[in-house]
Amino acid sequence: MTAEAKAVTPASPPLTERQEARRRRILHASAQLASRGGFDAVQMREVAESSSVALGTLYRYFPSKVHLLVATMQDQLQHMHTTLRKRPPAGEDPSERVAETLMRAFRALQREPHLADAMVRALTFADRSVSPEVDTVSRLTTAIILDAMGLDGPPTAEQLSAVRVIEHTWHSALITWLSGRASIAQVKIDIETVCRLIELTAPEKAGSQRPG
Amino acid sequence: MTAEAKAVTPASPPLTERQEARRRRILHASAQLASRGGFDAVQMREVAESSSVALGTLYRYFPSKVHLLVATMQDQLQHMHTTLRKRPPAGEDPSERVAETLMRAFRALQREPHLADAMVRALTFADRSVSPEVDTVSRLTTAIILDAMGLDGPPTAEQLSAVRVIEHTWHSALITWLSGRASIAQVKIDIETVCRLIELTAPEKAGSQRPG
DNA sequence: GGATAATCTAGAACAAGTTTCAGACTTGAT
DNA sequence: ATCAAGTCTGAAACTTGTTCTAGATTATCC
Repeated sequence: MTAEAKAVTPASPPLTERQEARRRRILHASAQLASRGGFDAVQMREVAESSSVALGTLYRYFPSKVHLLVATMQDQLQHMHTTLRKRPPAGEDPSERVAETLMRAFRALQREPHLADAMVRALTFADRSVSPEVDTVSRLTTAIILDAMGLDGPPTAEQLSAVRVIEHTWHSALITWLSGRASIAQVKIDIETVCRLIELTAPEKAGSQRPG
Repeated sequence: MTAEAKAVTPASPPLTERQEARRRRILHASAQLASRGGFDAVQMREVAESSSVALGTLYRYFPSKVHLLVATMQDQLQHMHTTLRKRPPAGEDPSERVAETLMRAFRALQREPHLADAMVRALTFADRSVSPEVDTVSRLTTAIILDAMGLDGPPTAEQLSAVRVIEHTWHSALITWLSGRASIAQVKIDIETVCRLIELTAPEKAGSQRPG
C-alpha cells in the first residue's frame, strides 16, 4: 500500500459523502447483477432500483451502461491488484512470474464468470466515448503485469511492447474462454506462450535477478 | 488447400436462387451501412429496407445484428484471403511474412475504418449463440496466417499456439486502434513484436517435424 | 435563516433490437 | 393444375438503453 490508488476518478468536482455512497451502491448493484447473469442481466432500470437511485441519477453518474461496467471493472481490478500484491508470484524469471500472476487472476475470474463476462464484453465493446475509462483499466492491467515482472529499474520500450502484447492476449483469450470457444487449458497455454516474449526482451547480460 | 471456400454456411437446407440473392443483398446492405457509420449505423430496419426484404425475413436469415455483422466479416475476410494470396509476402522468414501480411490487411481495413469497426466490435461482443460463426472467422484468420508463414508441412502444436496468440493480438490491437487509444505505428510495433514468437517456435534443427 | 443553484426523483417518452402474427406468395409433390 | 408446406411481407407490439421534464430535496453562500 503505497501512495497511489487515487485518480481512479478524475474527481473534477469532489463528491460529497452521500454522493460517494450512491456511487458505491451503484457499483455494488452493478457487480451483483453482473454476477448473476452477465452483461445482459445488468439492466439500467434494475441497477437504479437495486441501488435506490433514480434512473436519471444513474445516468448522471455513469453516462452509459458501458461506462458503468467499465467502472465496475476498474473497481474489481483495484481489489485484485492489492490482493495479488499480498502474495507476489514465486517464479524464477519474469516471464514465469507474469504467467503465474495472470493465471491467478484468471482463476479469480473463473469464480464469477458472469461478472467477468459483463466486464470484458463492456471493455471491448466500448467506443471512443469511453476511451479515458478504458485507458485507466489498461493502465491498471499494465501495472499488475509490471509488478509481476519485478523489474529493478524502469521498463525498456521493448518490454513495454511485450507487456502490451500480453495484455492483448489476455483480453482476447479471456473472451474466447467466456464465449466457450476455448478451454481453460488452452487459455493457460496461450498465456504461457505469450509470456515467453518477455524472455526475448530481457537484457542480454547475465545479471541481477532480484526476487523480493 | 484448393477445395475449400464452402461450408461458410452449413447449408442445412440449400438455398434457392432467389434466397441466395436475398442473402447477398442483405450482406451488401450491411457492409454499405457499416462503411458509412460503423456499428451503430447498421440498423436492422434500414438493412431490411436497403435490401428490399421484410424485417422478419432479415431475422430469419440472420438471427441477430451480431450474427449479421459476423457473417459480413466472414464475407470480407474471404475476399481478403483471396486478394492476399495473389501477391504472397516477400519476407525472408515466416515471422516477417506474417507481420507483412497482417499489416497489409490492416491497411486494407484502414480504408474502411467504419466497416472495420462494425465487424470487429460485433466479433468481440458476440456471445455463445454466435460461437459457430465466430469460430468460422477464427479459422479463416488462422488460415491466412498459416498461409503467410508458408510452412512446408503441417504446423506443430507450438506453432499453432503462436498463431493463436498472434490472432489475439491482432484482434485486440485492432480494437485499441479503432477506439482511438493506439496509433497506427503502435499497432505495427505490437504486430511485429508478437510475430517474433514465431521465431521461438521454429524447429531448432533442419529436419522433418512430422510424427508418422 | 433564506435565497439560489445544483442535484435528485418519478415517470413519461423515444430509439433501436427483437418478436409475433395474419395474410399473400413460392415451391414441391402429386 | 392443385394442394400442402414452407416462406415472405407489412405492421404492430414488446424490451431495454437512453433522454427529457417538472417538481421535490439538498447544498452553498450571504
